[in-house]
Amino acid sequence: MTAKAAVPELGPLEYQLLRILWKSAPATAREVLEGYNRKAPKKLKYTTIMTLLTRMVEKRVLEVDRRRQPFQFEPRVTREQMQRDRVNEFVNLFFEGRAVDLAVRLVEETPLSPEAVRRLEASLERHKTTSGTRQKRGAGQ
Amino acid sequence: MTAKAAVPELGPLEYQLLRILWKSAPATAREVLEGYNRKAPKKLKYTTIMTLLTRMVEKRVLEVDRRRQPFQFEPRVTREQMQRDRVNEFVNLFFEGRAVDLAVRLVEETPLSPEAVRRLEASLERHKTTSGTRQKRGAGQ
DNA sequence: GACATTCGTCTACAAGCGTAGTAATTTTTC
DNA sequence: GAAAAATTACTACGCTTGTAGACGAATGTC
Repeated sequence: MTAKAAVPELGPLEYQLLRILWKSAPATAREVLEGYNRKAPKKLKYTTIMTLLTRMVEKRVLEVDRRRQPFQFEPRVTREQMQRDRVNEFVNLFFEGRAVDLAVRLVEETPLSPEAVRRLEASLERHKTTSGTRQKRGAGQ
Repeated sequence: MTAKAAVPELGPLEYQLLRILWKSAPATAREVLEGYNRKAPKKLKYTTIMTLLTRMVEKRVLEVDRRRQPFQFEPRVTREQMQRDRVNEFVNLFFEGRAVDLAVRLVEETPLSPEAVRRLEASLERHKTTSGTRQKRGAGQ
């Protein structure tokens, strides 16, 4: 079990593009560009996106199908993998590795709808009945 | 209410140094260096730290007292401000702004001690009885 | 007070990222 | 099939970050 090659860190813009790709399965550079420009205030040029996408392919975070014209790009990492890795880093960097501290802060500092509160409670319930079986290594604070 | 000049984004190493400074109030470059090298695998040189600290002063994230020899460095932002800003960005970037999603994930994917679970539950309780009074702007999802 | 050590400033440089222009290639459209 | 449009490849450049050397200024030590 060797934590299969953690997802590399990317630049903010690269994450944006990944987001777009997670949403629209395989997409062309043009589609990604449009997806991006539709929302973002700062419009980018086609070639900018191409450059980014190409680099991301080199980093093996995307996959490209060159047989098809225009090329189709597609993520090679799932949103979940990415989230897992980033959340870990984040908790380590800003909360000394104490995930609860972050969780508490989320509850206290962000506007949670009642619905959201219920979801979290349910999740906590589930955790309590399941835990003990799945403790990982590392100081569970 | 103009969100008082959000804390700028820093590089990973810069965050590390901030962490050290949050812990040991005003400290000299040497102290920061030692604090860093004591833990980190990759040892750094004195001048590297000085460069970083100086840049952080320029970014106004640190303050330096030059009257005292060796100079004393000190954060100008609190851990809490920093965390707030970073958590927001993070939630936006990886969870489409849905803080609950991150919270749920924390509960489900990290090893929480029973103590931690209690803390979270307490926090949720507090939230439920307090909420309504303190809703912030922004889509409370 | 001469020598050693520590500190601070300045300069440098490679890698990564955002940004895009230009040139070459491919596809589309008359 | 020639001209126009879209796509892809290659190159470049400025900024930031991590990394540190050189060198002069301040301080500490006999």
